[in-house]
Amino acid sequence: MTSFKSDFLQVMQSRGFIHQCSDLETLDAKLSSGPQSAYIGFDATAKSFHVGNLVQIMMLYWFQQTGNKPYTLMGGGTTKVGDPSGKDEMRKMLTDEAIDDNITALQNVFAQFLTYGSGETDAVMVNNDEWLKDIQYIPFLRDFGKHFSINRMLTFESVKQRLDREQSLSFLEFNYMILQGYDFVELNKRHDVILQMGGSDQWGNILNGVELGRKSAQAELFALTTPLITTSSGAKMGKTADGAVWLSKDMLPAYDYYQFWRNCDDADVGRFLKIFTTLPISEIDRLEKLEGQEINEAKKILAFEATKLCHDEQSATDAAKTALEVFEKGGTGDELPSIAYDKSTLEQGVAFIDITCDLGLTKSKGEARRIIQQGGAKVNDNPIADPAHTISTADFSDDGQVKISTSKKKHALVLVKSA
RNA sequence: GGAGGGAUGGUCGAGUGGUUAAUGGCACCGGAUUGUAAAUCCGGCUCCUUCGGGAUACGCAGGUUCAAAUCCUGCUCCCUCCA
Repeated sequence: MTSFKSDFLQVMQSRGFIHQCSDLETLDAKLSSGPQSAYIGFDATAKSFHVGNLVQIMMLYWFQQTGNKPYTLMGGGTTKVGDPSGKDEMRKMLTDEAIDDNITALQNVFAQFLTYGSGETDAVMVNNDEWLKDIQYIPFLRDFGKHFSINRMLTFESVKQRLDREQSLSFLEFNYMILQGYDFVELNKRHDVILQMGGSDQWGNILNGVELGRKSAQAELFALTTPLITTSSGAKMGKTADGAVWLSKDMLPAYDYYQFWRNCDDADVGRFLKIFTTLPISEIDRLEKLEGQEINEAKKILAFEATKLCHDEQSATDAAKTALEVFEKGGTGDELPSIAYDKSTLEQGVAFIDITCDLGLTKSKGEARRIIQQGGAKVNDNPIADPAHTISTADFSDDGQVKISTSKKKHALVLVKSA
């Protein structure tokens, strides 16, 4: 399994996207015979994707870049059911409106990575609610239910885990895998989609679709999964101090997104460059060889490229500039989070702990006090020790701002509200 | 429907009448060290506070007691076995 004929699989292979595939050879032949369609299903449980979804999105990106047609399937219908994979407890039920809102928001995130439209290789958005909502129970059971073996379903990891842990698995959730399999068949029927991709945790679910396609429609379908991307310390990707690393600007500013990548582990740099940037492999090979202090250069490139992809070049440049100012020169930058107060308010002084809470740097005043006591708090880079410290007009520099910090990495600006 | 087991802080998991804002692990936060890395070490981890304290908290609602996460009653949810 060294080289593929199709561009897509070559890219996937060389960048480390491939974990499992149902039939690489036949798939390769198909892909090199002309444009094909593939899809990845996404949940509609949140308003934005986070970096955990990024591998999948990148896979679609490359699929499109190599001349194929990607489909993004929104699980409007299946979200109502809930995927038991990797969940300890039953998911909260979302209302239809909430799901629709989420889908609208998610489309904007996709649009950063994929080109939508009606052209030959333009991406298409579909929602499985379209065909799931009108399913007739009895005909569905008769046509598709007969192809599923409970014996086999019980051996699935997602189901087994729940049973082993003595956690309830509702019939509703148990049906998730059937519906997901049905999605694949339906997409094949409607749009000639022949490939479903996803994370390795979706392997079982995807295979169900492949099998269902064969049994119910004699269709030849393929499954391709990515490895589960974890940090070298073994943690799942996507969580930081303040929660998930969201891909949408509204949920996470570009500067913070940049910082997330900038702060990755040494050991992850090469892998991440391959998966989360579009730099040529040859360039990545070079960067990967950097060691010690020099690896920081590679991290900056990773952060810049990743930010450029997800947001835009300007945001990436700004974020990089701010990071440079703040971390290497000890100054300030435009992209730091900031908050403005009225002049009159500032003349009376505002408590440091109130400012950090307003900015969201601390969750409570108690936490802010603790940080001060432990020496993490600084005003204009001067440590403060008094929990009751206030910021007033005297602290402002000539350009009308005060830099406050709650740790070596978290900085923000206080400004005067312009009338 | 019957019998038994269970629900503790972000999570896992101790605690079975008072010194328990609740042991410990993980996660997380601040510091030291460093390279905005890892590893390590130190400190912290309910909220408010004029730093004296105050207010909430062990599934939910009542009760017993000077005193309850711990005992009693009812309810909700989960698990196991039986039907």
